[in-house]
Amino acid sequence: MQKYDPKAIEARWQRVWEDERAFYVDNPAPGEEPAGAYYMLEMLPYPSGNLHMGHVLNYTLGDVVTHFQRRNGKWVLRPMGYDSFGLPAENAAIKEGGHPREITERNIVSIERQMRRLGWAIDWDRVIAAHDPAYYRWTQWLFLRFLERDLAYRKESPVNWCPNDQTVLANEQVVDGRCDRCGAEVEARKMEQWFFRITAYADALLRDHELIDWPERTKTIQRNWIGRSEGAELLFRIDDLDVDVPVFTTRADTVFGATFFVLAPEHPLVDTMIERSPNGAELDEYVRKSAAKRGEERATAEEKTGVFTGFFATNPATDARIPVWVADYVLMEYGTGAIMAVPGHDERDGAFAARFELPVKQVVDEEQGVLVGSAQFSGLPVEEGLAAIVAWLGERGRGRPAVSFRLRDWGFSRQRYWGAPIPVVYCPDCGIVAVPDDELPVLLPEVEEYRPQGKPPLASNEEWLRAPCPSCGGEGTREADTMDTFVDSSWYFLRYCDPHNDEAPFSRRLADFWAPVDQYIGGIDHATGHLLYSRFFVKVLNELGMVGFREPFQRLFHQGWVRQGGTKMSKSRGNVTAPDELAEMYGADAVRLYILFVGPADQDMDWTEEGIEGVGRFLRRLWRIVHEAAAADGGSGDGGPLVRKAHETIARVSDDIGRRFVFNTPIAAVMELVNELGRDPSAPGARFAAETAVSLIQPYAPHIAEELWEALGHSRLWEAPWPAADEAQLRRETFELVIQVNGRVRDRVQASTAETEDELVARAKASERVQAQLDGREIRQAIVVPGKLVNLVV
RNA sequence: GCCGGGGUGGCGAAACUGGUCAUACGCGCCUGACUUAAAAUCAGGUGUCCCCGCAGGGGGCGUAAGGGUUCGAGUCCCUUCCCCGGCACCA
Repeated sequence: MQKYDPKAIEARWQRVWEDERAFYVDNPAPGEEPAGAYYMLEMLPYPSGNLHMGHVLNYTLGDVVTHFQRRNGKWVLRPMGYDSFGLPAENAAIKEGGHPREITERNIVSIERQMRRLGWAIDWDRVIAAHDPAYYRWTQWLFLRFLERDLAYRKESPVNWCPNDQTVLANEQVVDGRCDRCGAEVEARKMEQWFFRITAYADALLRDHELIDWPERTKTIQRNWIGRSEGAELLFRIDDLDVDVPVFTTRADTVFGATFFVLAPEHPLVDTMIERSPNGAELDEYVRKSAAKRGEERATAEEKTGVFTGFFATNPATDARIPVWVADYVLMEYGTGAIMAVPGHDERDGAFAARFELPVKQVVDEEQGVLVGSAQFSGLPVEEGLAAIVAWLGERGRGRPAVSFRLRDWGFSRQRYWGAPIPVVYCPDCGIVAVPDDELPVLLPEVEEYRPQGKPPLASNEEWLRAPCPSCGGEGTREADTMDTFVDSSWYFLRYCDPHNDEAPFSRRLADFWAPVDQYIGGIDHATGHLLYSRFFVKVLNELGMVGFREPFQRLFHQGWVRQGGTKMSKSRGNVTAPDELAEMYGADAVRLYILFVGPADQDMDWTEEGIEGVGRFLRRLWRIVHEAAAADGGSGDGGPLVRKAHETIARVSDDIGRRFVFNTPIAAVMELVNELGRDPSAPGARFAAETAVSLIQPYAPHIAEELWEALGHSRLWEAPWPAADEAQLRRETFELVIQVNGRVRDRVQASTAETEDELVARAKASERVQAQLDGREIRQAIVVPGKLVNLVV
């Protein structure tokens, strides 16, 4: 027996797999699509540095599933790619001082080397990278389809501006008022931006949750983010301005209690009011001050602030003239940017009324749950009253049922260099003109300075910027903003299905064959970003007839965070442990095994190298014991304890991976089997037990498994069918009967599975130890759990 | 504040649908074997308190705290405490 030398055998098998193209999968020919396609996918990495243990967890998980499904007869697609555009890669380049393309491509080479070192079963023929013109050509092409359908549009809007990264951020990229990437405080600015009309799909995004098998908490996060509220839109008239101002409310039942009216400082009417109001100057100052405040500051302000505008609105229910205020507790982003204030029944309005001594009117008897002081509606239960009031206001043309969402349209233009150019030309005569499909890709131009300077870097290349209008041929200007990299990652899973297609982003046949993704694995931090955007994209592609499904990811699993010293592991924090170094020290198999053995995969963990020695020890033991069992060959051992243990282990491991989707306990189960085998490697059934252990550990530790499989006289374990537990071998003739008295275990005896309940009870009563416990007391009841226990109640 | 998830040995964690003295598997630690020695390896031990002089065995208490349901609760219900995550002036 040779010494276990992980480095040598890992290199050997990685070469064999590559030579034999073991994990490459061909696309089926038209009409020959087989059943049993399985699409396994993990979120693709940003090539912003090297891999860390979080990646190792993510991709090893996917690898175990890949091997398991392959060996269960599935035709498994398991591709890999790089989210190589965008801020993470660009910031890495800025830090290292090179061109983003050079740095990114260097990182990709390094990451691929690390991935290969860990032995992941990846189809390397399907690799894609967002920054590859052959890829972003189709990102641009898809953008044009959205543009045609008016699902991409441009408008001036207040945006989140990161003063450090010098770019606009999506709402999803602002966390607690700070830039998700660099932590700088985000400012509010008004700019022309590109948006995707994801709000048009808000209902579909909610409804189709029922089509997918996702963690409930992820769906909840998305549901909260979309924030659907049912209510009504009511019109309040401001006579002096001759306008009807709509408000959204979920509490139309309280309209009789609306004693004042509030506009957000950003509300379009406020400008007019500043001009015409006697206290316009004060109003103006207030608006300016709130604009300077960050959202967070506004939200946490202890006291409500506001200014009376001098105008009055008419309550459509009472016809009362109520004062119009401007206050920053009303948000322009939600509803209509204006509210009817009901201080009697809304905490915030109440606080505002108290501060500025505004009238308060009770219109709901909270105890009885009925309306009061609401004219003909008084006495009605709240729900009934609400419906009646909306109907009544509807008849008078002052209201209608309405639904409001928290979700905003997705702003995807970025004033940055490292992204896909947005393929449009601005023409003085024709306006926004799409670059024709056959002129794609609009290549990312070279620029003198790609670092952000406050204006889009692309605009500095004037030669590139000037372009003829595709429509009239006149002089036009290219769009200098680039796309958010979340656009790239909203459809990459479809490109993997057909990665070399140069006539379309992908063929519908191949997309429908492989997708939707059967099992997706990635961080929950993408719940309101990537995971929402991809769903939106697929819904649009479905309507365009490009795919036959409405959801991209059928099953979703979130791996936990790998932390170090309590902080999230990431390149930017510099607290990384290089996986390839660990693989050099302990072997890739040990690293893979350890990251999954250390705890449940969906649970956060604090990274520690303590314990990796333990799985190293296990692998060396496995090596020795399997060799001993192979040499000794103790016979079949059918029906014996070792063979039964092996079958039990098969059943446990298969159920854990296949049904429960847990990955730490199967390792423990195989360890148990090896421990039992190790007690006597020449015992009857030892060979079968050894083969079983090797076969079951293969998804986790594929290199050593192949080597040992050979030592056992076989070849190509990666292609061998997954073992099946034999029911006959699992069946027991005897079992250990647990005897309890009043629920406490007092004895155990061997009993036959054939015995009747009465016989088992008789056995229990016969036990000496039970007799001692009973001490002459009378047995009132006997509970029998067949095959397990008898409980005597005295 | 609201909505999730969780609290089990010195540590990472098992116990999947209430049913094998809870703590599998691994780490750490202790003892022994091998060795000149160490490492490695192998064998054994390792919740806690108490009792029987020892060997060996017996018993009580133990899954954040308290209560409940049940023949039987880590698992179900109620109350409280603590930790983690998401949302939060959303009208």
